[in-house]
Amino acid sequence: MPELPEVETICRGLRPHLAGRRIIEVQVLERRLRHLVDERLAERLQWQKITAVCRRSKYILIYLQKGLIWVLHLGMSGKLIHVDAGTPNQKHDHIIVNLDSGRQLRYHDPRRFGLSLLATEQELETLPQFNRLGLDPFDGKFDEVYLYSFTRKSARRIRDLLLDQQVVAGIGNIYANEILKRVGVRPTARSFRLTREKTRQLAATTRTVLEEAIRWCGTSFSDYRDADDKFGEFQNHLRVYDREGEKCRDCPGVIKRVALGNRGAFYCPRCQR
DNA sequence: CGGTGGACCTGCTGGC
DNA sequence: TGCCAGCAGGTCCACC
Repeated sequence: MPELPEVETICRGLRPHLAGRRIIEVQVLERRLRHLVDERLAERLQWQKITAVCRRSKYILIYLQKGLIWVLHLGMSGKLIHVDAGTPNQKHDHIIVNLDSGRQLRYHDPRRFGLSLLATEQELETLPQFNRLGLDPFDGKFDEVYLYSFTRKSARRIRDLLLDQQVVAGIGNIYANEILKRVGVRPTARSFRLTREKTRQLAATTRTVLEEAIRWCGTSFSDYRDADDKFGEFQNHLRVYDREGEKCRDCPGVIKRVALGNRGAFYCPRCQR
């Protein structure tokens, strides 16, 4: 579900509610996520004060005192919402955090592909989830030179290269397709065939599309909601994703869908060559 | 090593 | 109406 723009939106939404708050009590209702949740999570979080909320790739980092970080990933179907304590529990609410504000943070994930773990600041970059992550697209070092160093030497399809978190951290299937539409390249194109100029456009467009999606508070295709459980709006601005059979917004073409490694790739055959 | 395909889950949709 | 196949925003691992 949540790719970089959705995770960024959630972090921005949570930050004012969480920063400076103290955790009073934690209930873990379901430990079976992607990995088993630390059985001591509740006690380790209790009485901790939250100092900051940050995003790294598609991970949400909740900074606590004494250099401790609560790392969360929302998988495909996860939500992290801030609600009134009286809000009725929903099916698949797995972790409930009571705050000293009298409100709650709830981790909800029907498919349980998400992840929760605790790490220290020193450990963070050495974790398997982080130690091989590529650059964030908003990192100043993410540019044509960086991207070309990957594209020019890979035979993979460019859609798959963009999904590789070791290359760019934060892109998922929706935005990979949308970015390629904007640069006029088919998702099936072999990476090494991109010219240096196309690669330059790809790097620049990656940032443009993600920025735009953040401005629209992400894409609510089905499950995604922001920190206040509200919909994003970028689904109204998608040019190819989930638009099979519909007319291209930029030319008379009709959007096609092909299966690429068990996941849909969408493109306009007329304006993507 | 690089690249592909399946597994992990639940829930929804569309076809019959 | 009901059933079942197929598909869904991510990641990881086995295998070629």
